Amino acid sequence: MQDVVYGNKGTDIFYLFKNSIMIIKGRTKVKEALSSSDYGKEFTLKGWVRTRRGSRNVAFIALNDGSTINSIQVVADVPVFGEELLKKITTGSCISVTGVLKESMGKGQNVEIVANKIEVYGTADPSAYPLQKKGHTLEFLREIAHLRPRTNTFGSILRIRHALAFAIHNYFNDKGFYYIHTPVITGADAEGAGEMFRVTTLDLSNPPMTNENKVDFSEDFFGKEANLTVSGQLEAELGALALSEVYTFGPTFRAENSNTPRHLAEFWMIEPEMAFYDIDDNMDLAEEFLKYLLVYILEHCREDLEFLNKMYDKELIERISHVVEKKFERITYTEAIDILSSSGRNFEFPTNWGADLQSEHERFLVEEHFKRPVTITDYPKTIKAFYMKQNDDNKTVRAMDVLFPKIGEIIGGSQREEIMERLVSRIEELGISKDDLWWYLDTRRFGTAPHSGFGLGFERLMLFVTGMSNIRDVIPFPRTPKNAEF
RNA sequence: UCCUCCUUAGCUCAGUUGGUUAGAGCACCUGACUGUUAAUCAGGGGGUCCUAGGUUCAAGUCCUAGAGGGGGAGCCA
Repeated sequence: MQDVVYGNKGTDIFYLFKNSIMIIKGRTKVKEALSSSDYGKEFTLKGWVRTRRGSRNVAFIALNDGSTINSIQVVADVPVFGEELLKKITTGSCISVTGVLKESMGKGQNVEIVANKIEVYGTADPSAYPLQKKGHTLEFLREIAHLRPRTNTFGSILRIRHALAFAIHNYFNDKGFYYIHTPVITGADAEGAGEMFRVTTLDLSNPPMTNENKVDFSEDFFGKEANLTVSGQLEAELGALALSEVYTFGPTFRAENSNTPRHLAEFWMIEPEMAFYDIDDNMDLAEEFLKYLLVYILEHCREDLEFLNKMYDKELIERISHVVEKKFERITYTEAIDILSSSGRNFEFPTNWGADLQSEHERFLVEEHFKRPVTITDYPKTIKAFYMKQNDDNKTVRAMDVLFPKIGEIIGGSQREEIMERLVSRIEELGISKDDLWWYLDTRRFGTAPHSGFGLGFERLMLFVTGMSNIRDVIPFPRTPKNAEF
C-alpha cells in the first residue's frame, strides 16, 4: 500500500484508499473482474467453488467470493492441471486462481478466466459438504446457518443487510442526527416493552437469599437486578434532550415466547429521538426515512434484488417501488375503526373502539382499503405506553404506528409526554415504580421540551426489502425460543 | 402460549384398507464424453422410517406422550 499523504484534496485520499481495497495484495475481487474489459490481462482471484463441470479435456469452475451474486467462470485445461488437482476442486472448496481474462466462447457469461495457475486452499469433501448445486429449502439452510452465507440467497441477503445498515447511518448522519450508544445491560425494569432476559453472575444452583427467602440481588454483580435491554428509547430521550436529534441502532432482546415468522429474541432496532418534533414532524421523518432506505436499496442492490425477485417473490421490486412512489395514508385510530366497522367485512375479531387492531384489520387497511402504507395515530391511551403524549380528550395519546403491506407494523412511535405532572400521573395509574425512573423524570424536571421518536425493527424492514417471509432468514444467526445454535 | 399440519437415504419427497426384502429424483462414488451452464449418458453404494411407550399374529402406516420444524393467532419491532 502506498503512503497516505494528507493534502489539499480530500477526495484524492478517498480514491487512494478505495483503490487499495479493490485490489488487495494482487488479488482482484470477482465483481471487479466481471466488469472488466482488460482482455488478455492476468488476474488473481480467490474464492469458493460453486460448481465444477466439464469433460475429459476442459473443466469449468464457477468461483464466487461474495463480492457479487455472480460467479466468474474459470476455465481449466485438464491435461495442464491434471485430474489429481482438479479432483480436489469440488463444490465448497476454496481456491486461488491466476489466469487471463478473456471474452467467453460459451453462452451465459461475457467474460471468463483462463487459468494458468490454481492453488487449493481448502478442500470440501463432497460426500460430507451439505450444500449441493441444487436448491435447498430455507428450513434446511437454517440448520446449517454457519454455511448458508455461501449460498446465492444468503449472499444476497447479507449484502442487502449491510447496505441497509449503511444507508441508515448515512441518512441520519446527513440529517445531523448523532448516533448514540444506549446500554445493552439495563437496571431499569420499567420500560414495559416485554419480558426481559436476566443478567446475573449469581450461582443459580445456590443463590444468596434474603431474610424474606428471596434471591438477594444485592450480592449480584451490579448489586441489583439487571436485564438485557428491550429498548433504548428512554436513554435515547436523554440524548435528544441535549443533542436535539439522536438515534440508536443496536441489539434488543425480548424474552417473549413468540413463535412466529416475525419475532426474534435478539433483534436490531433503530430508534431516532428528536427534540422539538411534534407527532406530524415525527410522521414526516418516518416516511422520508423509509423511502430513503428503499430507494438506496433499489439503487445499490439491484442484482441481489433481481435474484430474490426471481426466486422468492415475483412482486418484490414492484412492491418496493410502489411504496416509494405512494404518499403514506395518515388516519387516526378512530377513523380506522370507522372504516373497518363500515367495511361490511366479517372479521374474525370484531372491531370496537378501545381494543387493539388485529393483524387482519391492519392487513385490510393496508392491502385492500388504501393499497399503500398507512400511519395510524391517536390510539386509546389504555393500549399504549406510559410515556406517550396525552391528547386533550383525555382518552387518546399521540402514538403513531406505520403499517406496511405484507409485514404489518414496521414502526411504532409517538410524541412523548413532556409535562411532568401528566407523565407522573400516568406512571402512577399504571402502577409503575416511579423510583426506578428518577433519571428519566429528571429530563421533565430540568429543561423539558416537546419531543418525539419511533422504533423501527431492522429485521422487519429486511423482510420487506428482501421479500423473505420468515424473519429467521434475514439475520445471520437467529435467536428464537429453543434455538441459540451457532 | 394456543390452534393446525409435518418429521421416511446427504437433500426434496412417494409409500394404498396395517402384511414378504421400504422406493424415486437429485446429490455422492466409478466409468464414458472435444466448451460446459442445475452439463449429459451408463453403472454402483447408501435407511435408528424423529424419540419413548402401547395396540396387534404383524406397525413407516393405528393410539398416547415427548422433541423438533412449518403455517395461523396472541404479544410486539
